[in-house]
Amino acid sequence: MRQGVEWALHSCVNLAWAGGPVPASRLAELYALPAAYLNKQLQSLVRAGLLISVSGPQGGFRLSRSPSTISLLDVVVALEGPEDAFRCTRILRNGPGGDPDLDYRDHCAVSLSMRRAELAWRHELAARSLADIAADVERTNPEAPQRVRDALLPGPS
Amino acid sequence: MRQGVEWALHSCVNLAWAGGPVPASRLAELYALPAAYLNKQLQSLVRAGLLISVSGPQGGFRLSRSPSTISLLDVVVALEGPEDAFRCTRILRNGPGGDPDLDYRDHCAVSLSMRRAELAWRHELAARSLADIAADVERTNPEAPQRVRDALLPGPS
DNA sequence: GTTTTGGTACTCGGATACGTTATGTCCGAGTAAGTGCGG
DNA sequence: CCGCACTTACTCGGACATAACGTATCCGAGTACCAAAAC
Repeated sequence: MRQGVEWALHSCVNLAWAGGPVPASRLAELYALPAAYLNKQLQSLVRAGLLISVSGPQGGFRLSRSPSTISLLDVVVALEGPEDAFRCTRILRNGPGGDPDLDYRDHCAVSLSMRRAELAWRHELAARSLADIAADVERTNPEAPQRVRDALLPGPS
Repeated sequence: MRQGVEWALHSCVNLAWAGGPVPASRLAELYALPAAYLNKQLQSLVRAGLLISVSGPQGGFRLSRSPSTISLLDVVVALEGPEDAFRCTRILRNGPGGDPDLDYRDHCAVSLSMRRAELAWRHELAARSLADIAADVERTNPEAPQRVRDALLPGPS
């Protein structure tokens, strides 16, 4: 899994606390990340419809909808793509008794088992929203949201 | 996920049917795979203790124990490594209020949620053995085992 | 004082290099079987 | 006829190239704000 997923997840939680638009450069300096690269990742989230980008001064990125309606799976899929990690290349077609016209992604026992496992994975991620994460953090560290907001303001830099 | 995982899984199922040792070259030509590269993958399975390799004529690879005691997870871990796909790099340490001495893999809400999802994935894979896969195939395609055995024999080539 | 107009600084967005990992290939070490010779 | 030693062919095992992808960076397009000038 790509490194950018971790950055994007944390940035999305921070955006949920921020409210208004925040430039990528400010999100990046929160964790000492390469700003230009984080920007690239957030662009993918914009293309997926999770974020809204606004140019110019006072611009940046903001969530496109309520944090409770954005799941971890949404973020992961936006960056990693919709296809499964395990890709069935239908090698059984070349084997003995292989049917060239059969889609082995739906018939190969190996492929089906791997898909079932990934489905369980996606189910867990889909059941957890950005708001859930934020709530967890607020429970164990109530001052975190305010600290993040302070750090994201145009501040003294 | 690596391509070799698919090859290794199918090869292991075929080894379960074969019984005796089968050289990598013969397993490879079953699906028109690059023999040397498949050999490389099987070596990882040997290092993980899933296969036993025997050199010389009539040699090859064979399962080290009963197919019912080898799970899909065993094969995947042998090739992909034991670490999670999502790796928490503890970026919160650099953030505001970050504790340099805290292991954020066990405290960061994002990391915990991702781990929970991967745990569900591993649970599914651990619950499915090579014998289960073989049984599924035999149910839908009873002649497959014999066909594989015939193809794996020293044959006419 | 109000409106307009030009400039300026800031932000995203995509195009461009770099390093690492996955992929693929090759040759040498080791081994068991087969063969020929000697007893 | 039986046993032994040599040769041979076959297999794994790791070291070596190649290609693809993830990572990182930079510069241009667009936009809102601000200031200055004109009315």
